[in-house]
Amino acid sequence: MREPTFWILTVLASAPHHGYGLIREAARLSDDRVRLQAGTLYAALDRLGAEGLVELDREEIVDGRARRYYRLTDRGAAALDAEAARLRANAEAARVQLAARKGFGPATATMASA
Amino acid sequence: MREPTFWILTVLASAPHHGYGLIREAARLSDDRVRLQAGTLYAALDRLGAEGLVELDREEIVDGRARRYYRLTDRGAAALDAEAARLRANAEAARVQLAARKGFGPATATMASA
DNA sequence: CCACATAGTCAGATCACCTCTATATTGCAT
DNA sequence: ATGCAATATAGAGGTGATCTGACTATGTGG
Repeated sequence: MREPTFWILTVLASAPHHGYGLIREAARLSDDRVRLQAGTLYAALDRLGAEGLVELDREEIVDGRARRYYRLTDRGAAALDAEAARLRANAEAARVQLAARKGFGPATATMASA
Repeated sequence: MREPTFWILTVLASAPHHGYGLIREAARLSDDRVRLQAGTLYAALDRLGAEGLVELDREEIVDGRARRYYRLTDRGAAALDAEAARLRANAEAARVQLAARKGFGPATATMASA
């Protein structure tokens, strides 16, 4: 799963959102590091809908414009949970490998050869 | 950074490896979850070399065949470190959001699945 | 011959990015 | 009041980066 997709699921995990709100919420949750593009978002929502990870929650009409709210399905929540576990595992693997790198750390020159 | 790229840097973080050894080591480190494809690997090594994140360590001739060893540069280590931090942050954001989802449910609190 | 080890190439698929079209409201300048 | 930009909202289309799968090679060993 690529990052924009991950953030869409992450935002929807707590509550349904419509497209534009989703973009703003992703930026907020990520401390402005993530800027979802509209093209990315709607294509991803279509794809995730086809995969059964998100679904249409409801439609509202605000100021004469439709707002289409999407929600995370149970399968979507499970997929996000699995993805988060994978991210943790990957980050941990990188940490261990970087710790084994020579030239790092204090004067303890014990180079562990795996 | 996509996952295959991440694993190439992660494997190289502890010690130089040649292409084929890198494929096996990525599989081992990831508990066989990651299977680097040759096409992915060599294209990524070229790209990472051009970006200055990995470089040629040495060449060995074993059984009449060349082994080309690659190593992680300091910039590569920094990039991997930053990437790992991002993975941790993303995983944490997903965890918090998923907890909020469950928290809005019934009063009978169920433990999160691992 | 087939499998393993090893390095590499190439076409095709996926998915994100950027840019564009649309529509409605609001605010500001002319 | 008219027009123009900005904000809010949904979506399409082309381009580009990067991964995947299938392939070419070559040498050793069963």
